[in-house]
Amino acid sequence: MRLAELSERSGVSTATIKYYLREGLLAPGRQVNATTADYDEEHLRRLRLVRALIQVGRLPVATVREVLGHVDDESLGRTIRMGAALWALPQMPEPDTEDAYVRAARDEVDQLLDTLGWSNAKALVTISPAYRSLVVAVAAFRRLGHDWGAERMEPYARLMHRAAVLDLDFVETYPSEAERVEIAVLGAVLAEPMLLALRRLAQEEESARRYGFE
Amino acid sequence: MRLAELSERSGVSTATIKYYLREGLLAPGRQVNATTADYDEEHLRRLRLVRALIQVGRLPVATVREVLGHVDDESLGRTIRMGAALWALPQMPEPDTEDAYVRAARDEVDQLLDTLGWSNAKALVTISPAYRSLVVAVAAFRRLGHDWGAERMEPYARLMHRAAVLDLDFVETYPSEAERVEIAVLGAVLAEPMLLALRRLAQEEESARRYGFE
DNA sequence: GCCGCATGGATAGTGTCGCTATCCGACCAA
DNA sequence: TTGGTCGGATAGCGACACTATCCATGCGGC
Repeated sequence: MRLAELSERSGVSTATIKYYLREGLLAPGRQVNATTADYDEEHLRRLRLVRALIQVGRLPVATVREVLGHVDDESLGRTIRMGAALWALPQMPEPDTEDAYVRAARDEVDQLLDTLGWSNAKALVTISPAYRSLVVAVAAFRRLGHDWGAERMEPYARLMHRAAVLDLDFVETYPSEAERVEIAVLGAVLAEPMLLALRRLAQEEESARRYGFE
Repeated sequence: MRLAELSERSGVSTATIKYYLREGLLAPGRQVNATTADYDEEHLRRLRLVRALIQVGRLPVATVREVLGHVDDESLGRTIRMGAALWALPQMPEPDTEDAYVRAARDEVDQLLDTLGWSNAKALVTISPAYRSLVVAVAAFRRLGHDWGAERMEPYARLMHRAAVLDLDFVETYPSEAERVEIAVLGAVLAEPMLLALRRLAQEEESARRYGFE
């Protein structure tokens, strides 16, 4: 498959494919001669993955490179490899630890983890980007005068835990390690807009049930 | 309160506040004389809201202006006003209706809504941005060869419906219409990173339970 | 009153990001 | 031979969220 055909079949312009090659998101094709390179189905598949991560998942190009680097790194063990890939995903900026709202938010989150009995998550507190994001979001609420305390978060946390169980069950249906890592990343990145869209749809449905269309 | 004090108390630089004033995200202060304007607590509150939407919610400046415009528009009725504010939130690009994957995704989503009995949501299908986002995400999965059909989405949809019930219950605890609209927007924008962070934490917890830290 | 610095408004510039347009020499098919 | 296509390199573009500079004003201290 030549560059033009790769472009045709993926719906991505040749200029953009060249850009991805330059950025290292896509392995170079097999060089046939000075003006021809040959691409295969694996290139097409990878290109579609890159597009999905960038366009649907809204990941920055540099992040995609990093995430895929971990996905491809067969020298790592399962947990490390998956963790590395997921933790490379975009993060909230580091919260200001001096900020009183941030400290209060951290306390709330810690209390939530205790209430839920998520002892494993507590052990990851210092390094998990998800913990940090949660703190930033709770701090933002508090700064605006709204009280998203541990007791308000708890029912949401239980719902998301059930979602996580569904996620992991699904990942386990894939036999190979490489597929599992990839599907975990896809689940993290592509399933997020899906979940949020489902929530909005559910809000619209529930709102119409309660108040009609007025 | 002068501009410098507003800057100090909000942690936002004066240059950035001036930028927001120019962009219409913040009402001008009361002009005292040619070189002094006076801002009050309401300005501070609005500024914090703007910052939260931009930094935590990652909304573009233009979108924040549009959303706040609807929030402030007291001429609209409850449902319209809230809907207008929520539908101004960032959307997926319009999916290509010619694309076979998109058509298949649309069928799956329609089937899901039937299965769930979300008849109200079905009535909004042609106009709801959430529906569109869902179709785009499902189409992206299909394009990568993964089958996120209606039956796989259903348990997630039921979880998100329960989240939506919690959301609306919470909104109802606010007495005034203006507060309700604002909290609905905050719930949509700020609670999203929170929910996603809870899901990632839950995945980490569940993963550690199943596989340990290896 | 007068000097000097802070203030607020206007305008132009900056850095990043994700492409996109152009150019060029090599090649291949007619 | 000639015209079109190919892949690689480089420079440019448009959007975005600020940010730096300039300037006339005016207030505060002496």
